[in-house]
Formats: sequence, C-alpha cells, structure tokens
Amino acid sequence: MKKVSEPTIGRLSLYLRMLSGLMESGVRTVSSEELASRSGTTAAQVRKDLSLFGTFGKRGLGYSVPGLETRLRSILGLSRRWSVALVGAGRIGAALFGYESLRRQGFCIDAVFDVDPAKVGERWNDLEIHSDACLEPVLAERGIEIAVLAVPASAAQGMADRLVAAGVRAILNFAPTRLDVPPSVVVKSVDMAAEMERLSYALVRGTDASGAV
Amino acid sequence: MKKVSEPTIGRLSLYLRMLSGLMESGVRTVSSEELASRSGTTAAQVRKDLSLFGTFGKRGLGYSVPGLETRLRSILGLSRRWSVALVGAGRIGAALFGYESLRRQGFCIDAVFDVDPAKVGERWNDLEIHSDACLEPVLAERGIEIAVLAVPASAAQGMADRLVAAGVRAILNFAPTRLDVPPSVVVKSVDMAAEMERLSYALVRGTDASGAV
DNA sequence: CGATGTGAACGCGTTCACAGCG
DNA sequence: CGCTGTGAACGCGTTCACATCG
Repeated sequence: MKKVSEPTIGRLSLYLRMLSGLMESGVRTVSSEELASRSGTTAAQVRKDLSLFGTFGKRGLGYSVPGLETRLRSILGLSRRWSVALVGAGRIGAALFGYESLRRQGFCIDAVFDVDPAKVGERWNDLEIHSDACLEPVLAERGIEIAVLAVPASAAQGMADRLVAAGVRAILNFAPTRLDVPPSVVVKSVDMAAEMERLSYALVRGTDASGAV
Repeated sequence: MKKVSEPTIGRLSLYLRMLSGLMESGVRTVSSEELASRSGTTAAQVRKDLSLFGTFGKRGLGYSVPGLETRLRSILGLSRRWSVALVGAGRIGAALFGYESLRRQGFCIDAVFDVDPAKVGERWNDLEIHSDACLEPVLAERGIEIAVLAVPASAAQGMADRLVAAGVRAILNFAPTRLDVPPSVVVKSVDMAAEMERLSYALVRGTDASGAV
C-alpha cells in the first residue's frame, strides 16, 4: 500500500464526519465533488485520498454513503472500542471527560488519574479518580493503550515517561510542551496557545490567510 | 516581504516557547542548532524560518535570547493586548477561561456568553456571563476582535455568523465543524476528535497494515 | 574559526487532465 | 454520458551545501 500523508488522515476524519451527516439526512450516494465542497477541499483531493485505500466509488455514480462511512471508520481504527486513560482531572480533563463525540467514536475513558490528594477518591460518572501512584497497575489491569495527558507542562514529560513505561502506545497531549517518547509511541498535541498565536499573527499581518483548518 | 507558510508560524510559536525557557535559565545566547534540537526540527529550518523576517543572528555566535524573544513576540502579534470573547460557558469554556498561558501571552478574556439562562448572570472571576442576546452590543462596546467558540457543533455556524457580523476578525473554533466565514476572517480549529482519530489510525496501522474491515 | 544566511536541489503533497468504466 | 481513478505536471516547503561575515 502507498504511503499515507498526515494531511490525508485529517481529511479522512473530515470526510467521515460529513458522511455521518449525510447518513442522518438519508442521503445514500455522494460524489467526490459534493464531499469536497462540504469538506472545504477539492474533488480531485477527495478521490486521491480515498484511492490510497482502495476503490470505493462507482464510476458515473459516486460513492455509497453507508459503504464509504463503514470503510472510513475501519481505516481510521474506529470500528473497535479503545480504552483511554485520562491523566489529569483538572478543568481540561473535566472538559474532555464530558466530550460526547469521543465516546461515540469508540474512545472510552476507563480510568482517571490526578496527583491532587483532594481530587483522588472523587467520582466522575461512577469512575473513581485514582492517585497517580496507581497509574501503572491500573493501566496494566485495564489494558489501556491510549492516554490523554491533561496536566501542567512541568509534569507532562515525567507523566509521559511513566505512561510509555506502562505500555501506553498513543498519547494525546494537551500540555504546551514537546514530549520526547520512543518512536514506537504516537503523540499528537493540542496546543491552544499556539493556535491563538496563529490568530494574532494573522491579525497583525492584516492577511486574510484563510488557513481555515 | 516573502511569503510565510503556515508550518513556519507554528514553529515560531515553538521557538518563542523555547526562548522563554532559556530566558528563565539565564541563557543569553543560543545557536540555531540548539534551538532546533529543543524544538524538534533542524538547524537549517530554524535559520530559514527566521530569515523570512530579518537577520537576527550574529555569525559565529548565534542568536541573542532576549533579542530574538522580543522579535518573535512582535512578529506573532504578542507585543500587545488582545480582547477576547469566550462564547460558550460549558466545560470547554471553563477550561479555557482558566488557562493561564493565554493570559500571559496577552489574550485577555473580556466577555463570556452563553445561551443557557441558568448560567447567565453567574460570575467567573468578576466577569459576568452574558446572555447571547447581548453578544453584539457587548462585543462592540469592548472592541473585541478575537472570539473563542466553545459551543456545540449544531450552534457553531450560527454563532460564527453573528460574531463576524459583530466585527470579530478571528475565531478559535472548538466545535467539530467546519466554519464558513468571509475570507477576511481567520479561523483556526482545535479538533480533539480528529486528533484522537489520528492516534487510532496510527495504532491500527502499526498492527494491521490492511485497514480491512 | 564558527555559526549565520541563502540560492539550489530535493521530496512530497496537491492539482490537472484524461483515460477508464459503469 | 457522468464520475471515478490515476499518471503526470506543478508548486511549495524542506534539506543541502556553501558563501559570508563577525
């Protein structure tokens, strides 16, 4: 199979979202043109992206909405359940915990940790907040592969090291820090401060830099 | 001035962060090599990025940490105060409101809005939560140029339209939706669901290269 | 010398144009 | 005929290599 670029993965997520919307609208067939306009890209780009994974469309017709949706779910690894650990039960952690979209895509938060003794023992939806001292045993016991890291920047690298040592294979990092992990571990970061700086840069530039993500 | 790419802006944010760290460590001079290794990029990339905005380094020596920090702040539009409106006082809104890094970079939340009558009138740090009915007058009165949109996907486009009509020039969107705005308005999105999907994609790729159902 | 600044080469993702097939 | 699938062309960001200068 050909190499798949990072931007392509991002667009696949977008296509999947559009397809889910079309499903709800009862639409059964969609053209690359239609999918492109809804996703803010081009028809050629849509076809190129999809062609990396197979031939899903029917010439002269378009793509089957339910068919393509199922395929994209599978490609993105969403056709299974993922056990997720939430590390850091602060405000960001709380926001993520309540984020419905994640659960719907199969990402289930099965453990929550915090270092603050005042928070440990608290319950969020029948899930007890554990002390970080229990990190390793709980991760192992529940077979958790993905961690969401929502701790202060100063604690992020240390926690990441422990997560990796405990067998976590993917980390979504909300701390404004670059994490150093082995190449076998995937890290994606959500950096709100950096995004705000993109905005202010665009404003002082006076550009219309329509880099709408 | 030459064209500046989107990835470059992201790296400038990163460099600035590293420089702030070096400042605290009392380091006064830094080479492109050192800055690169801390930022996870290459020395040539650092020099190329910076050269787009001028010549800040001294040959044979490196860059002045305080000097470069000041310059980057200015380039990124961080040498002034920005009035920010927070639209949506849910969990994500609350997390953002408490995010110290933003305030430190000059992004001050000067207004909070929500549609929920139960929340309207509540106070967050001496800031009253306004009804969305007051959106337009309050934005105008306070001269707010940047909005953080933390509302459900279904309400995002409608709110974005109102924000743009009210003169907002930049939007940081947390809703998992593409926003349609005029080209003069900058939108950046933080899409946690999409980031999680990047992780699951990487994980299934690692184990099952076919992506088959 | 040492590290910057930069034109040139390179690689890669996007766009184009059209062949292929229902 | 319509729309997909795809090799080729293109543009752009990254990397390289070295001239440049403190």
